[in-house]
Amino acid sequence: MSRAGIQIGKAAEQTGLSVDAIRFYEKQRLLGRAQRTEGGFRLFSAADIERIRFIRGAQRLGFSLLEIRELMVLGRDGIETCAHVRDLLRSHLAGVRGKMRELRALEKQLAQSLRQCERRRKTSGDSHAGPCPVFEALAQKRGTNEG
Amino acid sequence: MSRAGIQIGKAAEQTGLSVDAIRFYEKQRLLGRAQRTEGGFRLFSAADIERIRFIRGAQRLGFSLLEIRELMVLGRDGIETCAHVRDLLRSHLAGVRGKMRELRALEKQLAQSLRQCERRRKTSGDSHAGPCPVFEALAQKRGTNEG
DNA sequence: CTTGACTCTGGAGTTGACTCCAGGGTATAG
DNA sequence: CTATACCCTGGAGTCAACTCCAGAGTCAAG
Repeated sequence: MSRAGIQIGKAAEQTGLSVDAIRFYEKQRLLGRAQRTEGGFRLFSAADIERIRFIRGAQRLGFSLLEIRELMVLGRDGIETCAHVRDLLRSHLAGVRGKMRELRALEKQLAQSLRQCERRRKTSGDSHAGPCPVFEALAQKRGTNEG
Repeated sequence: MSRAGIQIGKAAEQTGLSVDAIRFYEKQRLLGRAQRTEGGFRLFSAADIERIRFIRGAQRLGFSLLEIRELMVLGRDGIETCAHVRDLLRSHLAGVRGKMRELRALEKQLAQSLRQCERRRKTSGDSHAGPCPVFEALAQKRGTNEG
């Protein structure tokens, strides 16, 4: 029964997930009921492992499990897939770009703050004459903020 | 009683949060108990609104409410502030940079996938000969994946 | 056949940042 | 004084993506 597949523990090891997470994916129908031994132990094939990695990959790409399931259903049907996937991709890409812009701005701010912090430390020993300059800056900063 | 401050509804309007969210911030001691009317209605000053916006801002900058509260406490005390803030900044900056790297990689992938999608559409009309290429690519893609 | 490591299921608990609700009070225009 | 819109509190519920658990069964080795 060795070549028929690996048990969930090994699968977890090979994918970097927890055993519970894999079971959870199955429960959420991201994986479909795995093959079983007579005793009811799950057996994962190489393809299953691939699928798990795919899920993991899509996840790091910022897709929610819901979206991923949608993707998989789409992929299986292969019918209107492209149009739908394209939409998903587009909106996702837009989201990612927005986030990157924000992060870039943030990075600038943080880096600048850090420089301030360090300059301040050098010029005044480490005892300082007022509130942290970083804090002040943050307090001013409000900018392009909308809900 | 008009110039003494605005009620929570207006405050919510002006900051883009919900009424409940503002009350929640107070409960979490991000805001400190607001002034009240005799009847117990909260009254927010311009400074309070600023503070709320500050919280919102810091949040979009990726700070958790916990961290934000920490920041505020630090800012108020102004004593060991700098050293502590510096640490916060450093680790935050590192985190931000990591996130940006991931997002850049992600953006590349998404953009490429989208191009594929569109090329495919042009060459084959919109009826296609197989599963979505994007889907295929995702399925291959596993790369630098570790938990 | 026993032992020990592993697995099963169903369900409860976790975390962060809220949202929603009931039951009741307040502010104010008419 | 009444109607209406708004606000109060405390606490329960929500969502995503898991984790943790008890009680029970399975598998491979010895």
